Amino acid sequence: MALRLDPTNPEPLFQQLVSAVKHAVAVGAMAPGDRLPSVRELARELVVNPNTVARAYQALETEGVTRSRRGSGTFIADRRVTLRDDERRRRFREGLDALLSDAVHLGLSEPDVRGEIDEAIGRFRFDGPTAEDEG
Amino acid sequence: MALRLDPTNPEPLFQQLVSAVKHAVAVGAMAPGDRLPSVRELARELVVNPNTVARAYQALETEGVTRSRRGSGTFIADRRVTLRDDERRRRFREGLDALLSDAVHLGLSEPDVRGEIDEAIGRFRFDGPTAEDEG
Amino acid sequence: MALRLDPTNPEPLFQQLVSAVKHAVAVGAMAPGDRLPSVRELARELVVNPNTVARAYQALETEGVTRSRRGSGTFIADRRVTLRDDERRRRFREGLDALLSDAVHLGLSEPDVRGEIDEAIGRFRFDGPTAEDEG
Amino acid sequence: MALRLDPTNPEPLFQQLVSAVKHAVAVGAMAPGDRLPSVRELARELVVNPNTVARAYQALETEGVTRSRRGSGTFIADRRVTLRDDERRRRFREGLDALLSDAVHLGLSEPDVRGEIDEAIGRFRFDGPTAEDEG
DNA sequence: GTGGTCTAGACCACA
DNA sequence: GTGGTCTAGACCACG
Repeated sequence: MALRLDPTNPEPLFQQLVSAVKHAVAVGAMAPGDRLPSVRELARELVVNPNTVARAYQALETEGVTRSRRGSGTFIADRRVTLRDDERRRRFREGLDALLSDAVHLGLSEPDVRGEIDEAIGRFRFDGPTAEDEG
Repeated sequence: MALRLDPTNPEPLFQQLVSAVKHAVAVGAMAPGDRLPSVRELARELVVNPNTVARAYQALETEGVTRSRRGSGTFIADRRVTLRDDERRRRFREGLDALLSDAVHLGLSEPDVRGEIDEAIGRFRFDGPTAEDEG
Repeated sequence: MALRLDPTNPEPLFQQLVSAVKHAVAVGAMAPGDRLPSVRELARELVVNPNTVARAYQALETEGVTRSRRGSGTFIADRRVTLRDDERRRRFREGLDALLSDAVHLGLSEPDVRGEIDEAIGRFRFDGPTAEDEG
Repeated sequence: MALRLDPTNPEPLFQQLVSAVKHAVAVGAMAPGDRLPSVRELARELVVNPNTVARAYQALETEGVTRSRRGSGTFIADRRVTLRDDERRRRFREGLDALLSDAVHLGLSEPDVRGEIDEAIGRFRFDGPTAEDEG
């Protein structure tokens, strides 16, 4: 699990960190209960200000991805579905539309796109058919 | 083709405009040769600062989505593939990865995701089977 | 609409601000579309660091209470229900249990408590019977 | 009476313990004179640092919920009203206001809220109609 | 040791 | 002008 940042990327550093952690969880590289590096430790490693890491960790906690405990550290949280189904789908569709629009403008063909999706989707750890119950 | 902006959306207005135009092109609502409203006209219509529209038009031209002809206005450009195939795929994969990561964290199931994709993909006008390569 | 902070209160300043704004909205003192003071302006007024105000505004935005727009300010957002019904009730019950436990330890009687609740509840602007549709 | 802590809960462990004991007393699961486990014993049982339990016990004693007798342990104290009536009501109202504000923002309706309150209030052991005043 | 809050002050992006 | 990001460094609360 090596988290990395790209300072040339216009995306804010803390956002990059948030995405990196979420990605790690989504592909199973990190699992509930795993401990993230401490704020100071990761800040040193990534050569950024501790506040930047702290902010990322806080955003992750707000999103429900992690749980922080004063005195002991930051941990990957159990997954919980808190949003309404319509809201979850709305958010996904928004991103999907943007992605497909970009794909067209990149000049990809539909088979290209379908191929890439099929190839990528297997790397992610989705829930069962429809998580209507809570864990 | 009515372009609409949502001022409550945190996405910058000029970027919303860029996305809206690209989306319109991607779904076939606008086609190469179509003329965009003038900056002033569109600014009035959308109730935004003309600078905002101008900035969006500039970004669209930089991306190769539109072409402006001095004196006659801004038009949707013919589609041209400017990036190398590996770069195009790399960019698409980046967005795709982020989308799928989000989907997992939203608690969507793989069938949910596949269903949404299948439903959405038909609305977009992709190129033929394999976009012709170029230097 | 006068937002005030109590520096002797152990509750973090930015949290106090968040609560104050939410309260103002909940009792109808502020309504969707209303503009909050700018970060710098409010910071000056409350004699705190602008970052503290910014953090509160950001938390409010994350909660969906406000919408910030770079260049124009921070506004009360339209209300939207994004959480699942079970999650909303779960969160409310948690706070309710703590409140009633405190009430017992404060030595209040059940009629006292019921009286206070009846008196207070009228000041808040609740939604209709069950907001299952979105605005 | 099994006290339980949730280490993933952002609320400090010692405070969770305080709340748990107060809750137990408030719903009648523990009564004046009941003996609490020893610090070491409870620490072992809850798998937390003895300091954490000791701190919680100290806070409970400060609040007047428990009384420790040297050598014999910690016991639930007789209930005593120590605050003036206006102060007790002030504190309750503060929490009540916050709760109702949250309820509005959660999108609960007034009937929802009243229903939850009626359902919950019966579980608590309030004092008689009017707690006797004192100096 | 851990995370959380706050201040001070710089610089950038948007309208 | 607006909000957003980042750095630097202090101090507090928890375990």
